Amino acid sequence: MPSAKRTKPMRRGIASGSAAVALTRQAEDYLKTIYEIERNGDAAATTLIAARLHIAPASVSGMVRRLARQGLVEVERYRGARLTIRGRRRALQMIRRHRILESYLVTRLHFGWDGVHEEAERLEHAVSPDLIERMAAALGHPAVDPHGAPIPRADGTVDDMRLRTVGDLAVGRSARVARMSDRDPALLRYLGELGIRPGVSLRLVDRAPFEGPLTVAVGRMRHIIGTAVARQVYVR
Amino acid sequence: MPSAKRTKPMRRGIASGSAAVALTRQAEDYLKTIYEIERNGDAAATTLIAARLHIAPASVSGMVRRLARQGLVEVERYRGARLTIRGRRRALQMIRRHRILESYLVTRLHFGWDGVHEEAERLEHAVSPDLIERMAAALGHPAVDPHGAPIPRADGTVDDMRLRTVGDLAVGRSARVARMSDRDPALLRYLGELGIRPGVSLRLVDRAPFEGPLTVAVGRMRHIIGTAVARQVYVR
DNA sequence: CCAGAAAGTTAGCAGCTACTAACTTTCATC
DNA sequence: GATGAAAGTTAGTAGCTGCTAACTTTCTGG
Repeated sequence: MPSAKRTKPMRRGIASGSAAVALTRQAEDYLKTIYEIERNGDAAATTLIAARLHIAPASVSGMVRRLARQGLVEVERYRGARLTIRGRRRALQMIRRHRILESYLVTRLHFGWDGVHEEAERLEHAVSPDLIERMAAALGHPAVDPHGAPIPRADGTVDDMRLRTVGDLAVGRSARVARMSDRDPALLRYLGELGIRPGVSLRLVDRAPFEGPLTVAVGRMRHIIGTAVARQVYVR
Repeated sequence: MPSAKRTKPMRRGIASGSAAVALTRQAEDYLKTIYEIERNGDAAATTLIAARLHIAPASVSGMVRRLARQGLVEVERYRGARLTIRGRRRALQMIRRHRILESYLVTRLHFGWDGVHEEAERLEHAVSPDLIERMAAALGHPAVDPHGAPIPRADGTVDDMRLRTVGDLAVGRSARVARMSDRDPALLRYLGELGIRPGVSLRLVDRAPFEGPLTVAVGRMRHIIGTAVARQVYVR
């Protein structure tokens, strides 16, 4: 079952040119997490990485050091981590895998959009590039996943524009739902019940004072949603 | 990305009733390997496990002890390991996953039958039972995989009868190819070129003396194959 | 039966990834 | 600018999985 080529320590000065080095599941998750945090501009803070991965901050320091040793991140002590070019390439590869997997599972194996995330999360570390490209081809190379998130291209580029959320909408304004987080199945189910999914149009009818709940119109239904929910629904 | 429930040591006296405990990739591979070795009747010898997994015998002793601690194998010191009921169930679950994955990849994603093994080998540790059952359903619950190997049922039973190989055939006898090993892509490609695959009929035309090469007729072609190859092709 | 070979085990080491506890640095606020 | 809180790091521990080296047990063939 292994076909295992011993993965020896195999140190090198410049940490190998570019040919995707074998990384552990964990290392790949760190890279993805750092990528997502970094999208907000700043270096990824230890505590944020720890919180997203549900591990202790102390554990992050160690792993980040290992990633730095492999040339995947740059660290400034007490200041957080940033992906290197190679790190970013790898992070985007994982995200591409994740989103293609989600798309495939939803359209070809009838997974619910609220349940795919977890499955894709495990599979993304096990699939070969060949399999991913076969899935992408079978799907006709989709540009977005079932949650509306853009799928990075095989060459490592993405169109990942920053979108407004329902929470940013001015009262009375309409917008089309573009995307929502895939992380929380319960939230997705809830939104699904309200008819809120990528593609539908909605209008912000009212906003209670002091960061209070919002009233949105979807079709001819009205729903009252909390601000936390409103922040998870991206519109265009 | 983790949705990680901390996997605490969590010791128990009887090692949990039956609800599939989380195992590492390695542990799962050991179970599969032991299962396959045990099919020959004897307890699985340390050296054999080591050879199949391409690791040192010393490493096997340690892992086998851990598997025993978890109630998955029984060990008699210096005598080898045997699967417990739970261990066997788990091994068969992995084999089911592997074979359904191979079937799915070949029929739905156009993988060559010589290349699927490795992909399935990685995926089998990452797929959920739900995904496997969806794939099985999509394929119409096949009984055998693309190499002719029987797919264990979801309830953990298999019809795994011992078959003769081409090497066992008497000169002049015909038989239908039932199955072949999925392990060696080069061998599979070679057999494919000879037109030898599950379902085709062949006849043993001649057998050179002293364990020498065999001449087989496939359709109206004749091929001379070595005994090592002949032992890998199962017939019925 | 007994000696050498083969098989198997233990001991000690290393790297990974996580933990807690204790310490250091940085930040925010007065 | 000092100071306490927050953030981050190090040190030490633990389990997993692999390794090699050295030792023990079992087998095999004279």
